[in-house]
Amino acid sequence: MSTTTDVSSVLREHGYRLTSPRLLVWSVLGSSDGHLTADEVTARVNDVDPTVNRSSVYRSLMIFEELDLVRRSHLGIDDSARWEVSHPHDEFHLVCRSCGSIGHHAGELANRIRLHLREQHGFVADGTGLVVSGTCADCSGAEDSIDTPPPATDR
Amino acid sequence: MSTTTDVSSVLREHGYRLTSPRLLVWSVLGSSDGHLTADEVTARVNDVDPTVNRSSVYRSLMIFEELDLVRRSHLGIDDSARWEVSHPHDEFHLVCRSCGSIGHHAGELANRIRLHLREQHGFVADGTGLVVSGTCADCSGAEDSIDTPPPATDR
DNA sequence: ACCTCTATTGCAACAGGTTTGCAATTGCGA
DNA sequence: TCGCAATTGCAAACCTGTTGCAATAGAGGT
Repeated sequence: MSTTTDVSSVLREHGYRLTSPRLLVWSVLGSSDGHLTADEVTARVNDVDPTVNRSSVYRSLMIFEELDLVRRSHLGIDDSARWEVSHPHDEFHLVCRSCGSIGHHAGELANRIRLHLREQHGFVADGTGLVVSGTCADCSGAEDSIDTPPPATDR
Repeated sequence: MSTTTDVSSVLREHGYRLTSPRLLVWSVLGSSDGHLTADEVTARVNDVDPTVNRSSVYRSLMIFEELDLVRRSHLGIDDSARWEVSHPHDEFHLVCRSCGSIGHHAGELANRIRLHLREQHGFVADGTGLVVSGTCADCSGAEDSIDTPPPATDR
């Protein structure tokens, strides 16, 4: 990917050392589509180096978050946090309760919402702020054998 | 409140029994402003009947959720879920990361968002779907020198 | 290269929220 | 009123995330 952020520099600029667990965590996040749980990150890191401990992964993630290199989001799909490399766009997270897929939707609307909330309500939405959960196109169109008769009136 | 859903019938219609723990949980949720954690629900239930166990409260909540009588939301404010009686869904949850307050904001915009996501992206947002986290008016006004000068492309 | 100093790690124990197995209890239809 | 399956209380397990501590290893100075 084009995410060529130089972690090494950013870390050192802030007085942090460049260590192999941190590098691994960073590369895992960079080469995934984001939205990984800490456990998933740990698993992938461990594919490369099984000696890296969970707590180091957690600590790395927290540092990256502090440096705004990655973002944590609570998508409500389960009770765990998800991590992804920071990207600058205004966007929705579209979380499907049925299949668990997580979509991004960047667009003008997201911006309008932020504006509206800020101007009219003094509420400043943050980077991962726009989380919408529901049912994605695939799931609401297709199967859904969960004896849920086609909702007709949405939901 | 006017939430006069007849739990008793709904439960029985679905083959569930009407039990005192369930009734208590329901009445607690009905007489609160929503957004209670399971622990808060348990505490209030225990004010009336101290013998009701946490796990029964959890189980009740899960059944009510299944029957769409209550909604669970993970607002990311801490790692616990919040519960509230289901209500028609055109609203935002505005979660302040700074003070932890949870605001509702019902309005036309929320509806437009749902429409847009559905029509343009086939994504059906559900009842608790619109969660926006950020900084509320009180907090962004006061402390924190974030006085973000509206940078055209905000954030 | 080597030394030293301290940030960082691995480990293991902990913490809070939620779930679960099981025996005892209880709602409710017959 | 009786009987049985659904439900409860309890305690222990589980899961995500955090923390204290001794051992390890970056990185700047020599």
